[in-house]
Amino acid sequence: MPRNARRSTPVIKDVAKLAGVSAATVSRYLNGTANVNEEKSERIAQAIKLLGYKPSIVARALANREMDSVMVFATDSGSFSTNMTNVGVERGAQSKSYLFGVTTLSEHRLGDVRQMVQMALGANPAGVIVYEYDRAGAEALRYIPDDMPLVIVGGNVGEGAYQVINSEREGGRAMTEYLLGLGHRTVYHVARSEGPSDNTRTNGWRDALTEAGAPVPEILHVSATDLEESVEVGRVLGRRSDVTAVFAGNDETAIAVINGLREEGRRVPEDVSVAGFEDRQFAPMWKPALTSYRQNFIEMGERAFAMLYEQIQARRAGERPPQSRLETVQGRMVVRDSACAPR
Amino acid sequence: MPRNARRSTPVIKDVAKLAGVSAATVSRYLNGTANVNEEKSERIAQAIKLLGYKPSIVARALANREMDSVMVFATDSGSFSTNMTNVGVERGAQSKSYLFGVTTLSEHRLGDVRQMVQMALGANPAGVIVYEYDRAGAEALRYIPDDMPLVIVGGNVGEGAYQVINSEREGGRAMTEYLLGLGHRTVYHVARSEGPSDNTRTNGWRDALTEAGAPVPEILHVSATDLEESVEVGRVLGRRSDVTAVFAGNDETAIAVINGLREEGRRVPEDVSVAGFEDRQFAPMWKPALTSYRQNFIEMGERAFAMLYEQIQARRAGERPPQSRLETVQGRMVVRDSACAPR
DNA sequence: CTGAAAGCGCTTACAG
DNA sequence: CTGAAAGCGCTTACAG
Repeated sequence: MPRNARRSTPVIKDVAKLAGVSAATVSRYLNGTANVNEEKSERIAQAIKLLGYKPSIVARALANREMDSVMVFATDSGSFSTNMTNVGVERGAQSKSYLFGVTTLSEHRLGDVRQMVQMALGANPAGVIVYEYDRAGAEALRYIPDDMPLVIVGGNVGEGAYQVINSEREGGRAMTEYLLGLGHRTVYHVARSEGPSDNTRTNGWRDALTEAGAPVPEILHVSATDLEESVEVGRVLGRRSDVTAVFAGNDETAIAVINGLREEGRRVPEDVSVAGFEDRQFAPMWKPALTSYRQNFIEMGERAFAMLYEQIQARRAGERPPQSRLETVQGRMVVRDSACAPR
Repeated sequence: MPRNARRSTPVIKDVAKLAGVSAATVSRYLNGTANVNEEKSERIAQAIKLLGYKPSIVARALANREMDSVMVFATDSGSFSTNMTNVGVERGAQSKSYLFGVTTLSEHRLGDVRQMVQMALGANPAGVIVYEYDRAGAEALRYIPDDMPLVIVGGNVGEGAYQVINSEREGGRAMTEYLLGLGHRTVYHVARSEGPSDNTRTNGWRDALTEAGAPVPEILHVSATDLEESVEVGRVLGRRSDVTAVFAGNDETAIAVINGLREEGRRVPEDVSVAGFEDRQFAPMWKPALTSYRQNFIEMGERAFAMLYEQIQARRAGERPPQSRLETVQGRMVVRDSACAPR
């Protein structure tokens, strides 16, 4: 149990005294807000090293009315997409020595959102990132001051001045076009619940169908947590000889649907093609290896932070905010064996 | 783009003025550090509501030398266990209106650990939780002051005064005993890299074998990111007629091993039983449905926060710290179809 | 029970 | 270029 670190951390005054200058000068040295005499600079540097001084980010935050930190507002904390996006944001934050915090909103307690946002804002983050994958994200936006650097991840195009979205819709479309291109008459869709945004796999699926002039079947809705529902949907689909291709909301759903299909004696992909989404680690291991679509959530997070950081810097420098913009992080088709031309 | 929230958030002085009392009294009212006159209390309550006042947690942190926040130090930010544990900690933090931050350490840059810890500590968290699943966690411990409330998640028993560990080792042992109980002569083990702690699946596996007097085969090591390695190990194992049971380091590895085994013409479970670990969502969907072991990481996180919170409260109340202790969060066997008695 | 004052550790006009 | 002073928004002895 090696717990060394001595208490009574040194403060700026200690450094100043040791270096023989004022605290103000140390502060200027630290922040580069004014040139300080070279010789003094060196003495300060020495003192800092000797004392192991680290500025208190809290005191700095109080003086600046702003903390070197980024707060993300997310929902659905256990999900793959949220976690991976967090990894990206944190990576960015770390590269700039920013603290990283996350506060998880609940879709079920929309009434609490205001309070949670205000609490989080009480920590004076330099900026916030909200994942607008659902209703709670949209609600959070209402309580964020206009002048607070903000970037929205997900959501509808044009929802915010600074936004990074993934290619959900494009992915859904690409997958459906791929299936159609294989020769299927139409593509069935098993959907997990999606947010209120338009940028969804489901919309992409519908786009592709509509454009191709293919019939648009009723959507089959399933729960994200109970895969048995997906298995059941697979059985239902399996009893209908007209279904030859299905696009599942994600990889887990895809394998569950395949299981249901097989229970009804349908072969995959010979009788019916099934595609997933997300390209999870197990996808290539499945038999048949799952055709899927891979998103890059980590990159989304990194881009979101970079975009936020630009705003923060501009703001601190008293410059006008950067050009508002929207970045789209591309995903890509991963073609494997679970889909083929109809026999 | 509904961004309402007005700027110039009210401060304690505003509330005081409106209520006709001093700021000190408002502070006392807020913190319950002294009884305040009932009538004044009501006026203060009114003023707070009217103004929508929220205390600045930064100012409070500076005055108290402590922020209502918890910082977790983790490694391996993308992993299932880390994410789920975070979910639990955050849940606990939220229930106490604590801010939740995480700083991810890198196993590859052990030299940076000190700096990262100090930076995070600069935010004056009320307490920290470190996930000691590896070397970086152990390193972080060195820079945490003795008097800082701390709980360790994972690690070796006795590593910290306050600790919550999971039943990794017990799980490994339970799984191996189960396999042995089925009648297998011994159990092969395919291991992903594990931390320096003793509380590992691999050790549990060895325990069970040793106790049963069964031979202890060489461990097969595989990468966590490249499942192809596991497939290859499956092939190797498949060529050896003496292997009838294998315990894989986790579910992904298990399915990959099964694939390799099948390539060599071995049937699962008829010819060789294979068990996974972690019980991921896809486990029951696999054919055969995977026998696995389920850990409750969320609960670990919740317990860790609760344990930390107790320390924080005691400390603030000037009481002696709570009895040091170790909590173990139990996991459980999930028996399905991928293992059976040898034929 | 309550107010005036000092202090938490920084930053930043204001002078010089 | 640099120091003394005031201020960021709270909390908490110290008096009363």
